[in-house]
Amino acid sequence: MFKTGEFSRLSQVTVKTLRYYDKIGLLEPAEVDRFTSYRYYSASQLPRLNRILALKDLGLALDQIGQLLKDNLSPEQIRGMLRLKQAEIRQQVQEEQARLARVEQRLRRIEQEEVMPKQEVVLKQVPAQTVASVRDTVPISGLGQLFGEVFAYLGQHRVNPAGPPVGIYYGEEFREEAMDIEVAAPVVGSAPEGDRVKMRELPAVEEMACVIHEGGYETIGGTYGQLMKWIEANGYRIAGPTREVYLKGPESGGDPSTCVTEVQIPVEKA
Amino acid sequence: MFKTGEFSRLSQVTVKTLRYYDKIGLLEPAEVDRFTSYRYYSASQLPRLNRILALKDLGLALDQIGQLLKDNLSPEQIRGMLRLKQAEIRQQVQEEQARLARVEQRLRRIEQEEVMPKQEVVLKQVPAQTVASVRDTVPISGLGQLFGEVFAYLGQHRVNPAGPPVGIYYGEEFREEAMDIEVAAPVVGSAPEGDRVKMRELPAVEEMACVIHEGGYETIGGTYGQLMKWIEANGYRIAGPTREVYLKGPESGGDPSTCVTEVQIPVEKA
DNA sequence: TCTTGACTCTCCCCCTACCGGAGGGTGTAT
DNA sequence: ATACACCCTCCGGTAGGGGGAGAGTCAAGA
Repeated sequence: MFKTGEFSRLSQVTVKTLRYYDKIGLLEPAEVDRFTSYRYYSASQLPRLNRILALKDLGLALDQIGQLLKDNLSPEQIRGMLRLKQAEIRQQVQEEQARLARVEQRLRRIEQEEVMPKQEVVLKQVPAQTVASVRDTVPISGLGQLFGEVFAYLGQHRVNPAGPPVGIYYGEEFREEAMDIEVAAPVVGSAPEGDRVKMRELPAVEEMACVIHEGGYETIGGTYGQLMKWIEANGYRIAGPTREVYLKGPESGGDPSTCVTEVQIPVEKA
Repeated sequence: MFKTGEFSRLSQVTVKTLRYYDKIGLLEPAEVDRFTSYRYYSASQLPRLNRILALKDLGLALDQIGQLLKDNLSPEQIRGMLRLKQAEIRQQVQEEQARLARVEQRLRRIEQEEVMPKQEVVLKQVPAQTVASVRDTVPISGLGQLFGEVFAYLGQHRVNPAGPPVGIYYGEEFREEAMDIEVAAPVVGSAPEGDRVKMRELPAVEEMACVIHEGGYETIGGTYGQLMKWIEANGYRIAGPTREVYLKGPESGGDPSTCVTEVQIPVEKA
């Protein structure tokens, strides 16, 4: 019979850990003094402790180890648990490697540009949304016109917007004089169809590469460039029409430098 | 200005998380109503939030992110942090891959033997120990004799053992009639040198492959075999003399099936 | 037999990055 | 006025223990 400290030295497991394993019922001492509460372990408990350590080393959680050791389950079930764990670890390795690649990309960028980039590209999921929208092929300068149509419609039918307006660019390339644009305003309830303004469901997107652009639209080309570089560098490709979310317009102030726009591009693993 | 819920929808970050980031000072709302405590975020806070998400995605902890964003430190320092993180992730990937290999080995073993093995091999560190020991080349049956010498010496000098006795096998191969064996008893203080019994420091071992053997010594060959297979399968090689720790002898009862012995082999990465 | 010093016990708080829920106040649309 | 959606703070929980306080125990020496 060993006291906690001795058993700890023999097994190279801290006293705290032994007490914890006792508490959660994973390894109870062979004997506990009823008066002093001193724990006494026997040498024949070392195999169990070693088994616990080995399974923990495989990455199993302590309660899973408890299961494995308790109801001496069939080799079939053990295989099942291990295979599950195997898949889990494989995925984790992949994630870590992807993370590593991102860190390395980041380091290269910092070394080149000698400065932290101003905006960050993040990958998000965006849910479906009910919107009132109008779609047309107009010159880029006609964007404000489309906005006007949508908001006029909303005001007319007394429908409140449920979020900032979104622009969707369907054209493959940028042609200043003829862009296929949809302007959409998220709404909360329902409303009758208008003449040009339709109610529809903006589809959800599983993977959306997003970046915030601050300031006027003269400089938005750089933001697009950053986004495209990110997409390429991270092994994605474009999987749908680009969106712009107009988080903050110039308002009545008229200063375009306070604008905040989110540029979103649906992507998928190339 | 957006309320928490709106900002949450825009950024795809849960309200709970926003409140948490506020609490730890990582992202405080642009404005807080002093009477209602309502938080109001501005669109221009999205870049900061996105940066937080991107850095979190690189695996940085929130307080590190706070550092990075607070005292706008030099690109040099940022590079330092990232390189540190890079090394960390690399190591983690390696560990996970080693873990994966262990799980796979385990699975193969279970599939072959259709049953969980009885003992587990674990890798430990063992510290240096002061021992009283005697070393001699004797037939294996003379082991008890050496034990006797050591314990007689301890009794004579009134020194208490500080742990179970250890046997160290120096011979390269097993020769029944002439083994180079050291029998050592850990002691706590110091004692004079004996005629045959010497005080010495048993060296620490960084990596020790250990397995518990239960029962008499007739069957210890199987335990050694298991240990050797483990060493080979995990890409180690033997790096020192084997030890046996006699955790529980047959005592006076004389039943060898209650013996518990730990077999230890120092190893290193091959 | 007493004392001393090394152990041991329980209990409580701490860590990360949040999630869930209770209980209560707010904003706005009918 | 009332309903309902939102918002707030506070408390408790997660996995696997670590750190330490305060009090009790054990074994050996004087």
